[in-house]
Amino acid sequence: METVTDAALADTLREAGLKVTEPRVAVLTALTEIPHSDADTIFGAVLPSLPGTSLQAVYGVLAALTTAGLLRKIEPAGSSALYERRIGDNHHHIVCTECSAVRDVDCVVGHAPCLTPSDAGGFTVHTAEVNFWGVCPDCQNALTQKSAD
Amino acid sequence: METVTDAALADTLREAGLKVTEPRVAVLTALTEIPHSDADTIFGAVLPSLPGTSLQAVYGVLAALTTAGLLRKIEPAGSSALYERRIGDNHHHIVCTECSAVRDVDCVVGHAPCLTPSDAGGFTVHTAEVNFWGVCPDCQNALTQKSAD
DNA sequence: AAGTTGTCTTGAGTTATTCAAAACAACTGA
DNA sequence: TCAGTTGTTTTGAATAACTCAAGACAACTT
Repeated sequence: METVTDAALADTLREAGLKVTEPRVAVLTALTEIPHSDADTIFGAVLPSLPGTSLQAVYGVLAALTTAGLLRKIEPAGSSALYERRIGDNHHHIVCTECSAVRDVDCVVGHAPCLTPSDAGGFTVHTAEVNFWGVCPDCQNALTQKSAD
Repeated sequence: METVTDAALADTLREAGLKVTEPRVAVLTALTEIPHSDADTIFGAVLPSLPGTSLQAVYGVLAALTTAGLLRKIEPAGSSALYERRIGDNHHHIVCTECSAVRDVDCVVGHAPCLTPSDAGGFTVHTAEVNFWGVCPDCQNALTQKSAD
């Protein structure tokens, strides 16, 4: 079934007008399995199947796929750039302040007005980005444990 | 009047439980004049009055003041960290995608619900951060000019 | 099957930021 | 007012994430 997936990914690449190469398919596969990964993590995930690859190649692939609109790049404060395949639905993210884990948060519909600034100071607004910061379940447990000592 | 301001800043530092030093006053002064500045810009602004200072000192001061709650650190995607003195009012920012200029945007009141994620996936949410991306008036003019050629 | 175009590999370089140790200065109490 | 203590700054070096450039190579076109 890996072949099936690969073929689907190849189509995705072709549809975007990109050449289908092993590194690109491998990066897409890795990001399907582990979303919100940074370049180094993806490199690690890709290395076993592509022994000759380099971190720079991963950076290049990520840049190409992001430009083509196949990936979304997110850059939470304090983290390196993360990438995800989920695109086109303008969802948001919540980041754990303890362990930097990232989780998708569906866009709250019906509240679009709040994402229009009251006074944009003459700026033409293109996009609104919302990031939530909090503590993930695992870290909540860990913290509770610690305070119980 | 510089003295008056310096005295006020000194009080601000003391109230926060920090020692009053020239670098700290100078950094606060610089950030009063040029908000949304990065460490290097602040270093440049501070250097004339503090010839012996270093960029690392500025980093140290910024970290201390941020920890003490006297500064807010913002890290827009693609920029280095910026600092501002306006704190405690949870306002947002709009960043120009052309020139990276940053402008304050007052928090849109009366729409708090939209900043509560629909499903936080078990996360405890502390803060919601909103960033707007757009084109500043200057760059709008520049772009219009260019397209008119 | 060959050519062209775009991609990957290899290697080096840049920028923002952090770390560590010693020199130094600000507040405390005498 | 002065010495002591504690915290800050200076100096120097190191790190991490990312970018740039040139040649080797592979994917799609005809």
